[in-house]
This record gives sequence, structure tokens and C-alpha cells, in this order.
Amino acid sequence: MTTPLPKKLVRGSSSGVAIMAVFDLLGRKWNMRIMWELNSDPLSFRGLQERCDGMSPSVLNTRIKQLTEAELVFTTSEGYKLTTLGLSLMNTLNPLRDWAADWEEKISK
Amino acid sequence: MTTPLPKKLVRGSSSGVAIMAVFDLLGRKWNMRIMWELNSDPLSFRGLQERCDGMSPSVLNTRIKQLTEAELVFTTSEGYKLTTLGLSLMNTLNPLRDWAADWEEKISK
DNA sequence: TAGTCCGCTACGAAATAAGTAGCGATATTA
DNA sequence: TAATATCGCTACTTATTTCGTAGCGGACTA
Repeated sequence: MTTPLPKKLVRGSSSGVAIMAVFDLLGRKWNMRIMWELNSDPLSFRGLQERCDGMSPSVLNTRIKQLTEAELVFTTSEGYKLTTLGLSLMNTLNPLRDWAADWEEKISK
Repeated sequence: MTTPLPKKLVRGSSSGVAIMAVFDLLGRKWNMRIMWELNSDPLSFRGLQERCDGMSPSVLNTRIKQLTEAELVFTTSEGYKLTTLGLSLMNTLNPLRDWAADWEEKISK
């Protein structure tokens, strides 16, 4: 039988807890994409849906709720927008664009 | 009936394709976490599993294959390690740690 | 030879995402 | 004012992904 693994491992310190929450949030389909699209423009529900390859409205709805709860997105009369916190996240994620281009180039040989 | 949405929207240019692939890869449960852990140390299969809260070995196995395919991870006699490409990705993702701390602070009020 | 640990696989159950129809509200047009 | 259209969003079913667990075959050890 497989050795039971401890469910939680005591790590070096309390640091590293916050980043795990970020991984939980961003490591879910569509969340990064939605924020990326909102970083360009504020968008309506259906507009966001179109930009995100026609993703399911049911999922979009739960994503918006999550991101709103996380204070990264909020609703206005002109549609959904990033909060200051959301904008700052997209700023830290911005270098990903260049990395991605580099990666694609090297991967495709 | 719901208006059919166009499955693909013509965007401004060819730029932005690579970043979508990155979102696909990183927007999957465990992928960021695995790379984060490997950025600290090279780890064995079971070691990686422990660090990742005892995640299922079946999922871990498919993740390792994906990340290897993406040339972000490779296998050595001492365990799994990040490639140069993988290291550079973690470098661009590094500011996330600080952002996460900031976010947690503001969120918990 | 028997015991232990390893990377990894198989497989059923649970959770998440996709896909589609359509409701109620508001806006627009006839 | 009535018909039409569009909106955000919900309710459902189906498909895909992830989880949890048992355990195989190989390498090492006693």
C-alpha cells in the first residue's frame, strides 16, 4: 500500500501562504485570460464572453464573482473593469508577454 | 434563442497568440505550483508530491509530461529540475510573491 | 529471498467546465 | 403602445478534468 503522505507539510515560515492563494486563483481556467482582456478595455458580460473565445456564460459568471470577491474586478455602468489591485496584478504579469514570445520562438525550433 | 457568438474574433494582429498558450498552460491546476517548488529545489516524484499538498500522483504525472513537453522541466538522476526556459519563466513570475503579500494584506483589511 | 522504497499507472468517484435554452429587465423601433 | 432586440444572468445536461486509492514492476538492502 502507498505510504500515506502528510496533508500539510510544515514549511520554513509563514511566508509563502499568500502566493499559494494566488496560484489557486490564477491556476483556474479563464481567470488570467479574463483579467488580461479587461486590462485592455472595460467590457460588458457579452463582450467579455466574445473576447474569451465564446466561453460558457455560466463559467464566466462564476469567474466574475470570484474576481470581484478577490477585489480584482468591479462592475460599472460601462461594464466590468479592473480595480487598482487588479491593475497592479496585470502590471506584474506584464513581462509574461515577452517571455511568451521568446518561449514560442524557442519551442517551435 | 441566444445570438450565436463567433468562435474566433479577428484581433489586431498576430501578437497575443503566444500569451494565450501560456494562459492555457499556467491556467491549469498545479502547474505554477509545481514550477514554484522546483525553483527552490530539484525534487523527486514523491518529494514533489509532498510539497504540493499530497496531490494525486496521476495528475502529477500528466503535469510533469506537459511541462517536459513544454521544455520547462526535465528529468535528471537527482530528480526533476527546471530548464533554462523554466527558470526564466519563474524569474518573470517572481514579482508575484510581493504582489501576493500586498494583496493578502489589503484583502484581509 | 524477503522487505522496502521508488516512479508511475489504472480506474472509479467527485468536482469543474462546456454547451445550450431561455427568463426577466431594459432599450429601441414601428 | 406594442413588437422586437439585446442585455446580464440562470438552469439545466453533458463532457472533461481532477481526485483518491490500490498496486505493479524495478532497484536497492538485509
